Amino acid sequence: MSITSKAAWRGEADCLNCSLRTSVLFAGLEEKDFDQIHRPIEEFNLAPHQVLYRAGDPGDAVYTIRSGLLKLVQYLPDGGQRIVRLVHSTDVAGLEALLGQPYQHDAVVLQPASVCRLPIDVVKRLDRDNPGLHQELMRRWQRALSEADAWLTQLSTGTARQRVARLLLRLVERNGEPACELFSREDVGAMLGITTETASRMVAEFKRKNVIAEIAPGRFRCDIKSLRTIAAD
Amino acid sequence: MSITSKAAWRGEADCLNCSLRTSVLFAGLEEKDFDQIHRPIEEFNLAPHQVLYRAGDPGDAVYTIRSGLLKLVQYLPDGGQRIVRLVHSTDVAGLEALLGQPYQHDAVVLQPASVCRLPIDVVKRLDRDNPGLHQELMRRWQRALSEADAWLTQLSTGTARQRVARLLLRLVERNGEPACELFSREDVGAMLGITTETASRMVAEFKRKNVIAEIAPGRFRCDIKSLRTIAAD
DNA sequence: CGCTGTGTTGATCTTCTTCAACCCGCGTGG
DNA sequence: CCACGCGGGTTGAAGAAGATCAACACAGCG
Repeated sequence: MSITSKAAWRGEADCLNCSLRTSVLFAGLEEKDFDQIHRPIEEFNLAPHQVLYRAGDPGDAVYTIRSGLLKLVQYLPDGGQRIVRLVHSTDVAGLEALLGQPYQHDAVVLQPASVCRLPIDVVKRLDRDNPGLHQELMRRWQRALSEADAWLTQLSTGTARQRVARLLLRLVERNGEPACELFSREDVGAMLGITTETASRMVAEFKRKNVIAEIAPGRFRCDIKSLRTIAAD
Repeated sequence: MSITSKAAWRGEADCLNCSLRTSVLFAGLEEKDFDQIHRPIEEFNLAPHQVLYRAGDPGDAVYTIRSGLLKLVQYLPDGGQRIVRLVHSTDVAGLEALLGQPYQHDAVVLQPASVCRLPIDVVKRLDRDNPGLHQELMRRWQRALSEADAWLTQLSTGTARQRVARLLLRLVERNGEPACELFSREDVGAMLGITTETASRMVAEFKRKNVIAEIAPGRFRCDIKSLRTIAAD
């Protein structure tokens, strides 16, 4: 399995006393329900570039992201790659496993992450007679779908300049502060459907025009108003 | 409600004896389960350009598509529009309603369609104690997600020529025969993230090079091998 | 008959890709 | 310790691809 390579195993998770209990997939569960979890839920730490699972791997578990950031990558007929979604805290990756499908993407870590591994038979059993979990599952599925739609309308439409601006806005708007981590230019390109060179040019241009400022390596402070203007044309 | 405008009401559906019973959302239901459907399931016929629902409308029902084709449209900050998905036979549109969300897209008919309207409280009630329906729901959600991902990797990546070729392949490959209906150039553009002019140019080019042939107005016979070559570059 | 909407085509201009060079920070091996 | 190579980012110049604006063909229809 991919994650065994260099993953730091943190031990069996204590779901009942999980610090994310209210926002995580198991939010709807009652205390008694946790008795039904016979198999241990494992928790991992993952470093950037590590692979959680690969497209085509048999789907034997879903993963809730406790912290950090992963990319879901799909490959094109011509060998190129395209990032179709980002998953971050409280998201669930690998839902397709619940339907017996192999994973549809490579899941690769972008920012140091902590994840819980939920074997599909555990989730399925709980799901069978647990409307709360059920509801949460649908919520995650729908969230993924909304993300995918937004990706298409916001990040795959318009000029390269607009796309980079919208990407930055998306990254910033879920932080409290007007700053965000930006990833490699190659990844930016793969997200927006542009070349790494154009991605680089746009970021450099924004820096020159003081729309963004690199306050630490890979970390940018953003002028949201300017970005909004650029994003809307 | 949008659909009342010109929709042809076909009457209350007889789900138990539905001709699509094995492939439709209610596939998993037992005979006894149908007793729980107190509210009538309505069936509609819709003509091209009719609107099933609009983005922002309160989501009070999901719709199973019996036949025909609809587009799901989302609007951009700058007013432009982007088609994010197609829904066709056995697909379900408006799943977000089950989570109490307003509809996220305009759902507009492309090819004459017949749909069933399933009020969300009916679906929710059946879903509560019915693993079969449950499973089917997840399946639809996942199908929508796969579609969205494919849309991104196949139809929003590469040159305009490749995108048009891939679109044609997608349309053809779910038919038995190597022919398909193509929609207006404007819609093609909105699907692929290109202008109507480029869409027109590509289609015209394919016709000139005998990659496709218009065997009836709007209907094309396709040389799949050639399309595959073009799609892969 | 003229009008309108859709498709097509042409000419021009902008944008993006492509290929290339170069910089810089970093680690490695001589 | 230093030379070297390597990867990531940046920049330049050239060309290709697509957008834009404009014109026109054509069918359907009042």
